[in-house]
Amino acid sequence: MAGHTLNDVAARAGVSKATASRVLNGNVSVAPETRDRVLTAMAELDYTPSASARRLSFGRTLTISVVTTFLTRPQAAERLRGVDAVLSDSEFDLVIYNVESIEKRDQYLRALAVAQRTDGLLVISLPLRDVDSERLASAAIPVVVIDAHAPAVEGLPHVVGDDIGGGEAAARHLLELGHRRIAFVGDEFDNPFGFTSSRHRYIGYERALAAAGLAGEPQLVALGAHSRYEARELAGRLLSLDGRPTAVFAASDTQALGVISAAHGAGLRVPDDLSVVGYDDIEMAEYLGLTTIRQQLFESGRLGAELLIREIGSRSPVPPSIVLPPKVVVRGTTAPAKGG
Amino acid sequence: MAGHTLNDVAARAGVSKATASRVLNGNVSVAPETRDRVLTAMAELDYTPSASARRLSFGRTLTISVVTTFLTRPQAAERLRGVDAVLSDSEFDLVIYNVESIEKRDQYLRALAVAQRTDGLLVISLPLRDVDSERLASAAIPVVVIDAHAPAVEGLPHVVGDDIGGGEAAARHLLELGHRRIAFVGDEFDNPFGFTSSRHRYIGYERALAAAGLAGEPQLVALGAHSRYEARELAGRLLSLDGRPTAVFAASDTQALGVISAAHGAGLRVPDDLSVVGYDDIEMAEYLGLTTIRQQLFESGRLGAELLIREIGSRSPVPPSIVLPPKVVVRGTTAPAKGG
DNA sequence: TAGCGTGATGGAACCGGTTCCATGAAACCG
DNA sequence: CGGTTTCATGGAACCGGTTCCATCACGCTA
Repeated sequence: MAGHTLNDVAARAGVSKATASRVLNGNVSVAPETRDRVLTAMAELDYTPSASARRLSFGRTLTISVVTTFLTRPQAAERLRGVDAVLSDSEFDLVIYNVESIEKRDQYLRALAVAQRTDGLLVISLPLRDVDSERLASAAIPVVVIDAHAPAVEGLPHVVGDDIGGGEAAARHLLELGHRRIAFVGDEFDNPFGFTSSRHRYIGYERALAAAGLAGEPQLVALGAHSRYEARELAGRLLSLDGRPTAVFAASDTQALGVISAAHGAGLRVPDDLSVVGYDDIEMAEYLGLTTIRQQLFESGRLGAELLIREIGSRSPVPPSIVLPPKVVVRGTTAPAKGG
Repeated sequence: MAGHTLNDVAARAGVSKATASRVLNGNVSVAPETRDRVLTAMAELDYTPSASARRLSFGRTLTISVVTTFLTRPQAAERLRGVDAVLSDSEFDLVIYNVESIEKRDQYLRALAVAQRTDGLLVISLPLRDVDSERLASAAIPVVVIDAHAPAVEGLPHVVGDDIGGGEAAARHLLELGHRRIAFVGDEFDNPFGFTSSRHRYIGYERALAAAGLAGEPQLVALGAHSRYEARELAGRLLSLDGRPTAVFAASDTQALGVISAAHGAGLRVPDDLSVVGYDDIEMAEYLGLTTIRQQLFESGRLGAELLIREIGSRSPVPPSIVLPPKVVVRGTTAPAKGG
């Protein structure tokens, strides 16, 4: 049985608990011969130190907590991989709090942002209200936010994808192909959780259009719930307009799929009759050959975790901000505008 | 600052630490008036108990660890959701150890299956060698295995999908549609990690064929690495056979996609000229209308976590075994055999 | 050779809770 | 009304480590 304590080890090796502890931690000086005796005793007893005891006297929890919705938003899993890649080589354990409702989010954020419980908090893909951000910014432990754009996130260390830049790049790609009537399909700007990515991608889209000297055409912008079916509906209406768009930028791949299916329903070929750009580069995008914007998901997790560990070491006076540029992945759903 | 301890609370409330602790835990009797004083003091000091201290004196870590590859095998994330659903309503925290290499797996399994560190261990979608299972079965803490079929898993509490039954159901579905030349595309039976699902699905497939009085035809069985591209290669060869199959059962949806793409490459229409059944029901399957076999992923996580908590309460003499029946999801890639 | 610095080690306090045991007061019994 | 049970509470030990401080032996230098 593994019920042995450091006391047992010390007794068996004929040394004091203090010395045994020194051997365990390996840093301070212990006579080589003594060290061997202790190590032997540990091996013989199949000793494992108690994590709880160590944490208590160490005064740190050696734990990093992640609050996320990694289950409902698949991208979060990839971000988590990046986090894990950093933590598995560190002394920290990774504790997960999954959030699938707004109440849970509030509950966790409140309970966790407290020393005694974890050494650092990583909030991934959860939109924060200003009050949340403020509370987190003044929390006893460092908090790093990954992929959330609430205004007040400025007060917290964060890693975000450049949604505006991404939207701009998507629209520019279409413009460069000669398209002039470019529609946008995205989420309702007000949504219960408060996700802002769709709005930001829209801003980028509009900016690129403006830079190309095109006035915004409100009838080319269709917003609705975040689902493929809803997007198909919306796109169906866009495609039956008089001056129908020759290209659509969808705020997510999921919605882009809906757009494509609306195009097929309307007898249009993609990309010949309609170009479509998505966002996210989900797994399906590669399979279907969807042109899309890829975020650096793994990187965001990795950088966020590194940032957090650094902040745990010593908190920076001004919260660092890392913005990851997204990348246009050109596949088969975009083509030059006809007769452009 | 949240640097207050139970001592501070006790002092402020004018009671002893013992009484304050009793209030904190709420179980034993404390005079209502005293309780109020203590609660007030806690609120005023914004007191949070130290998790480490509590764990130490409690003698339990209040932690459940999950070892999995949730990042490379997306299904694991859904299983994790089931686990989380149970744990978030319990006193346990969920600690994740992600495994992307065999060495890591061994390292974690060895380090974790030890009291001092966690109260229970959940191993998800990791094939175990017999030595591993044996070691885990005699570990100091309860271990529950989800989705792993190593023979010795019998010695451990486990939750598994019925891969044999699933394979059988898939083949039977095709048989009922009148198909007689049914091919199988799956993983090499020997693979580095030791996954056995493909082999079991094959066994079920063969069993259904035998029950229908069909002899196994070795040339209709194609095995290779687990990838869409490899599956396309393999299927390409199958489809150029003299007596080419009219249906293919693929051991995974990923491979089914490869099969479909081979069919298109060979100028065959699905399902008119070739029926295809996959396995897993990944997200893409619904979008593409793939007929497939769905495992109860969320359920497996939920049941596994419940089982583990029960085992932590008191270990059952004979390890419980839960087998979840998979379900045939009929969509658009299967059709009656022509002239069947 | 005396004086002092250095390195290895032990004793004890401490981290912040939980819980056993003892105490004293109040309530209940015959 | 005395004796006993019950209940609220405090004191102290304990969970299993870490670390400060003191001690002691040794070797170096003057």
